[in-house]
Amino acid sequence: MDTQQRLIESTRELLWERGYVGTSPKAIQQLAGAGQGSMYHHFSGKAELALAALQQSAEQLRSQAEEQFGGSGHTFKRVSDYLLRERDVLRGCRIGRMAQDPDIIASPELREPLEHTFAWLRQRLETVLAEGQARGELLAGLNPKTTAAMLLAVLQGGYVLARAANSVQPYRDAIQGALSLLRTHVAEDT
Amino acid sequence: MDTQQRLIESTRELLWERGYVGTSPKAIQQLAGAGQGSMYHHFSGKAELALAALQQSAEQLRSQAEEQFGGSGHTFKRVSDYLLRERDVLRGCRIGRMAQDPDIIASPELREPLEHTFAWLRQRLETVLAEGQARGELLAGLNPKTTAAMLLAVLQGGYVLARAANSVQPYRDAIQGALSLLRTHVAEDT
DNA sequence: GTCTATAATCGGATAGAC
DNA sequence: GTCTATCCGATTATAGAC
Repeated sequence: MDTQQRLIESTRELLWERGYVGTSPKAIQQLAGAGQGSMYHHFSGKAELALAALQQSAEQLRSQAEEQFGGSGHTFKRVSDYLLRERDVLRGCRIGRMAQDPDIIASPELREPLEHTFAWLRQRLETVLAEGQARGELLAGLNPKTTAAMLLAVLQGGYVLARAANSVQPYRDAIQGALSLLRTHVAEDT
Repeated sequence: MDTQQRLIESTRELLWERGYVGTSPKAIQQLAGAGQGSMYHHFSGKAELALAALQQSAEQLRSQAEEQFGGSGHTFKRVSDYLLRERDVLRGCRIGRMAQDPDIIASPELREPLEHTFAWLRQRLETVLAEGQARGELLAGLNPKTTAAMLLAVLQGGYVLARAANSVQPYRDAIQGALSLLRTHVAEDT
């Protein structure tokens, strides 16, 4: 991995761990094993580095989600596979985490990857649910759009509850609660 | 309001807006209109101020929640009143927000108000749901504990989605999605 | 491309006068 | 109780040598 990519990787880790406000250029350089001059040669500063890091994290998140959404099983299984996928719960979401950072939210450029990522996820999940209804796998009473928004919120909120409790239990309970309710809308359920 | 309380109020606002890492003693002093000496007379430093601020915010949050939970209407109404209560969505939750702050989570003392608040909320909501089942207002198939965890997660996650989108819409959709699903478990529903 | 030097400002506090 | 002075390291760069 070249210096430029190492700087981006270091930024990705530090943004995840410490947030934008809590991440200094110096810390990024040290983690990447690069000097000041090197960093400022490749990037104009902290903001440009963060943008590159967020774009890579967003792309990673989308491609991971597509692994479950694009599956071929029953709609309920595709959704529950996504919700139950192994995650580093106590570390939280690399993208959702940034929503609390005032400097990220205040900058249209830095907020864009967040907005785009969640809009894509919601739309993708909505499509999965709507296709499930069209195939007769899910009851028609379900609203695909609000259900998709709810499921994403349960994930993001689950991270918050888990970190507050320093335990994955509240996260698991929240996912379980959502899946139990969704389960009652599966068609031809005995 | 005396100087000590003004310092706590200022800390509460800045923690909400900027988080712990992003809040400096100097900023607290300026917002409170107090000098350095004054602040360090009343508090040992930033951590002690933050603890006092978090404790007051936690108490406020619990008392506000109790306004809906302690209501006398139908269980579904009490729950939906809580979820639909007017909130400063784009600012987020004063307590949940801190779960992303590494220095808060790393400190058992500072994390305690978060853990306690969400544990109380979950338990309180669980009790409301269980009582609703006992009264025959909610179907027995609902698991009060995981449902309570899910509803709290939807709220906290809704804040995250709203800030990422710079719009309350995803928050509203998520709440709506959760309430629609819960609605199907109300007893004697025509 | 990478290095070192320099710099203005901030962060988080201590000390002692009033 | 509050004020001012002082401190030392961190932050976020810029400049110029190599």
